[in-house]
Amino acid sequence: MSKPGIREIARIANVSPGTVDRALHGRKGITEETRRRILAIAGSIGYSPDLAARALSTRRAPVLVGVSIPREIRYYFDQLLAGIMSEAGRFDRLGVKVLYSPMERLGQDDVQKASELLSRRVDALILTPGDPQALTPVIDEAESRGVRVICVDTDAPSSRRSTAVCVNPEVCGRLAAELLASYLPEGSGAAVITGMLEVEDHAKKTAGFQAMYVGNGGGAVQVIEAHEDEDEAFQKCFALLSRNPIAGIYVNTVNCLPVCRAIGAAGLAGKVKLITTDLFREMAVFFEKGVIAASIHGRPFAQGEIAVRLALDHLLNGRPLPRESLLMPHVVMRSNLRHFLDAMEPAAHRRSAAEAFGGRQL
Amino acid sequence: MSKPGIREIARIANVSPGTVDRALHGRKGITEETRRRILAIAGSIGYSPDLAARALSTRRAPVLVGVSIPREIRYYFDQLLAGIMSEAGRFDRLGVKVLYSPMERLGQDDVQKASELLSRRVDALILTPGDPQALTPVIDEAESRGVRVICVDTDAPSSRRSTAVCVNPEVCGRLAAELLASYLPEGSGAAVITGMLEVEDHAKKTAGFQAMYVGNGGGAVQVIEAHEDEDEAFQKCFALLSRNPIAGIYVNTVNCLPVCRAIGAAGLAGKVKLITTDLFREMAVFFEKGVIAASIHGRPFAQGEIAVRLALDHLLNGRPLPRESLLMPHVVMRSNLRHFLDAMEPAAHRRSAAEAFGGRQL
DNA sequence: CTGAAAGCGCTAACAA
DNA sequence: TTGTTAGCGCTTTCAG
Repeated sequence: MSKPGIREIARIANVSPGTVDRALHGRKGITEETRRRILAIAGSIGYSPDLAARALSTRRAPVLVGVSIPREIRYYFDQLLAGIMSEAGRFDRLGVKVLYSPMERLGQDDVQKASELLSRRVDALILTPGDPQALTPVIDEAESRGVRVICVDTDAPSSRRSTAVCVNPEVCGRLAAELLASYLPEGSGAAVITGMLEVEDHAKKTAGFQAMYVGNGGGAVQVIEAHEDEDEAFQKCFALLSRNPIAGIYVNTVNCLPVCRAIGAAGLAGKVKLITTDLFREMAVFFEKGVIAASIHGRPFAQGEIAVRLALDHLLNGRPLPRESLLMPHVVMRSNLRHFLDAMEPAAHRRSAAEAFGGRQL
Repeated sequence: MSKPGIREIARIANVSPGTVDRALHGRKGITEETRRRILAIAGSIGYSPDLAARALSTRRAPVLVGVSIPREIRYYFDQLLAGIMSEAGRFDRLGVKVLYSPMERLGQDDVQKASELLSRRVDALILTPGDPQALTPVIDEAESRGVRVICVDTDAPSSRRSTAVCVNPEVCGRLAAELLASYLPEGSGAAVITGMLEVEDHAKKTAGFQAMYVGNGGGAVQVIEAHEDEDEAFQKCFALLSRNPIAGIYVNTVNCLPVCRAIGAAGLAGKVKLITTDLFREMAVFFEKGVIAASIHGRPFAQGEIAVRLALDHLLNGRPLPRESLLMPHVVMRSNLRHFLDAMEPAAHRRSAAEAFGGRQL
């Protein structure tokens, strides 16, 4: 009682396998009527093609997934890449190959890298549009050639990209606000330190924070743009703390270390509550000191997995792509810090690939 | 310039494809010398097998994954099942089939259901051992027949099950404690309402809570076993609140509604901070009223996905199974409540399967 | 418009 | 010990 194949359909329809193939694939050279008949039979017996056989027969080039993401910041994009590779690796039996063409840092060379991958005839393109404006023509060009573009980590919403996989920025901001409010007396003043409000992600996180913070009985919220610059963040933060009665700070971006230092320099460690974003090793000590109360973690590994998963579900199984896929951030606190740090250990430190895999399951 | 195959090696070595096959797979019936020669050639030309062709040739029977999980509590196990089906569905083109044989509720009939699936010759068995003692012989029997057993949601640690996929219970307890402490003045008394301390999951969550709560400056912690009974939980909780200065409660199990009611009945809504476990629709109103401050969510959908993923990675790709896979719980607060509720909508309410899929990505 | 037949690269059963 | 051969399920070319 094996899975029905194309021959079985042919037998029932009393036609040849070739005709069934034509019907199934909408090829020309077949009557509309026989096509319908064959499709009906195929549907009714629950036919589904054997992909291995198809791959063998068409000796079709392997499914190529182009990946163009930054190399820096390592701790973050390493995890994104690991998620991509982990998921892609599950399908290498099916001929799925990844072409990895990283750029040095976000927004740098991305047009060139994407075009290059495109010319290498990839079937799907996973990328982090650091400069959405510049990249939009390339994305649109790719889509018009039938190459599905999946934005990951950051979106290019006005392009024709098929889908985007990001952490839900509004929820990040709201969670930060709700957590912060839980630490502070009602009406406490707070500050958001962000990168640039022109960046959609930064703006949404900030807006989410503001909405939730005041809604939760918090006081005034000051917003500071630090442009991802360490010195600027330190200066502005230190100045802020010496002028204003700030009880809590939410750092929107990865640029939290200077803020930690500024809090320390102002002698407010543990006094001012700090909520940060993502996680890297240097932050651990500030958790232990009680400077960082919690961090809203963007789950880059999961983002990578999901991006590949969506691409392959579409390419291999014909599933439609959602417009976007927003994932829930994790909350990192002292309780679970160790687990997040462990999960970003390089795989080499683990006893086996399986363990590396298992260990990633956050 | 196509990829060299087994015939190419045969041509170079001046032997037949059959011999190359024997050499490559360490089969018997070949001289050690010719084997070495062939392996050398294979290595030097960078041979790698065409897996599609191999799969086609070896025509394995469909991969059967047996699933035996409870039907009740619906909200929870529906999501677990949805995760299982979603992940399995991605592989049905590869001949993966799920045999679903649910029991009415946890620990009921599980031996019978598991044995039944075993006799249906499944390749892997995913189950929730509600009664680990009773199930251990069946699990061991399965494993000795080469059927990989994957415990999900709850473990049978003294059996020979291949792996277990659970939420990390200790982290659940610790997170609850840390969150609770953030709401309360130092030294506040707290209570844990659990099911039965003989259940490993309940014990570990309780222990995690206690360790973290006192470590975080909390006061005394009272532990109450409510045996998953609504009335018992209400009575005990109400009595507790009237006798003791309790500032926060952590409910370890799904049995939180009577606790919410008891808090209300004691006139302490919003005054006593409550941390719960998981999420179902009836809880939403208590979030909105401020009775529930947060809930530690066990991510049943993700657990189901991961269980299937591990099984198939092992079965199809030969990846080793980790001893266990503990996942990080999510923290549900007012900030993100809506997203969790949306994700548990039945798929029928959504516009398309893709959206249902995308929407699950928490 | 439809049928027949030749592979795709590999495995496995049977011959030599 | 080694060679030969017949498929696995599908696509594709060439006849009819």
